[in-house]
Amino acid sequence: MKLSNKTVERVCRVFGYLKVLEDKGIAFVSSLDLAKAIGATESTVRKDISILELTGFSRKGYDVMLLKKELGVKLQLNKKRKACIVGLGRLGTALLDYEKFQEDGFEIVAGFDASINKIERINTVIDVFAVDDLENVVAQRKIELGIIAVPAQAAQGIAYKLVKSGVKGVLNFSPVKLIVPKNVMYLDMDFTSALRSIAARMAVC
Amino acid sequence: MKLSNKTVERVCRVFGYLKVLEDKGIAFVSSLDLAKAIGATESTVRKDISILELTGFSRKGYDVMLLKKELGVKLQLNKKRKACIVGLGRLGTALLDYEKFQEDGFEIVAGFDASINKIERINTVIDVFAVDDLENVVAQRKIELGIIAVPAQAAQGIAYKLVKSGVKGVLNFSPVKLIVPKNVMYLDMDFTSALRSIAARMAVC
DNA sequence: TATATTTAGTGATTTTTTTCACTTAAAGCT
DNA sequence: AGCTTTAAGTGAAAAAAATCACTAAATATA
Repeated sequence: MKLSNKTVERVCRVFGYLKVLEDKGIAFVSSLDLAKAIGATESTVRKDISILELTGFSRKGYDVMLLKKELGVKLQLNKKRKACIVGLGRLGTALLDYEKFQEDGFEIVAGFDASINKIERINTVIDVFAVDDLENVVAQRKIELGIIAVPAQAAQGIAYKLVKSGVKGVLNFSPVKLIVPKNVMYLDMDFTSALRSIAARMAVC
Repeated sequence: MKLSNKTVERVCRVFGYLKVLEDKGIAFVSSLDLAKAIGATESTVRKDISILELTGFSRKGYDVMLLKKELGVKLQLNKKRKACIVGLGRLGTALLDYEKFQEDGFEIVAGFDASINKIERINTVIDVFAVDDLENVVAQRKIELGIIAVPAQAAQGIAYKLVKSGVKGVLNFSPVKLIVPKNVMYLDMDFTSALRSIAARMAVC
């Protein structure tokens, strides 16, 4: 079972949509419906699911609850994951209390910032620390995921500290590409770059 | 000159890195340096640049200022673009004042929210409006880009209004895939899905 | 029960994207 | 000037991803 990143991303989206369907009480869903919901084609969805060695039912589609459960098992999407946010600027603090993360099994168990003043002013239920404590806290609390929301010039240093302290996944909101070991999963979320590529496509298309 | 989205995304990243280099006063950069900075290989970078019909210099690399200028022209990255943010929750308000956008030629000229109370409480220099005014304001101010930061169930409706009012690009932070006309450029920034795929890859790899 | 219909499953094919490997140009060095 | 080195440019090859087109299974229908 060799999963490409693209397949992983798509089935994660499928998983999210299955949650919605489950809440609505819908029992079966076709590959076409899934495809529309995640912005793919039906054959791609079917192939993705078959790569994961999961199956549906002829003439009925996929059993929503079953597929969700099976995807959850295969990709461990039901496992609770401890995460932390580094950089408590506007974005960082917004993320601290982003309820969707918690709903989704991501437990934000710590926030870090370089400025002590800022830490004192932040109003949240989540424990916040000075960045100097990062390595200790991440190691002690066995935090698996780091969310980087610091300015560009600080990002690589934070990534390094996170990895050193045992983090196995990094979500990077800073606009620079970070270097992390190959066994650490890494994804960029660069707003500026995103807007820029939309604008570029507006210009070109 | 047929540009794939991937090429556009990469050259946008290159553009960002060129800005950094220019600020540092670096005159030339090699494809290898660019590649490292954006997380690609040197041959990919060279191909991307050549697809844009731009060139460098043998044994010297690319002229930082020149390439930045040329990319700016080709992709109209220097053009000021008016944008608005719809949904002024924590994320939306964080985005409202995200200085990086302004630096990058994106002018956030309006914010919208469904809740009148929230609008009154928001502390920003940017004009904020009720969502009912969206179509008028977007059309009047000739806003080209819409940034959607509303809850999932409201997102498609907002996308529709934005497009109807003349927006030509949409950046979507909600966790659902939106349907927009093909001539409208569209990009998803779904945090939950992103975290989920990192977690999934942690499980699988 | 036979037939039609719907939808998943999948090998083959096509398309897209990336990488390789070689050529060429320019600069530096002896 | 001639040789060496460095880095871009590029057609060809390889790899990856997506799509197609068909098969098979299950249900509904006549």
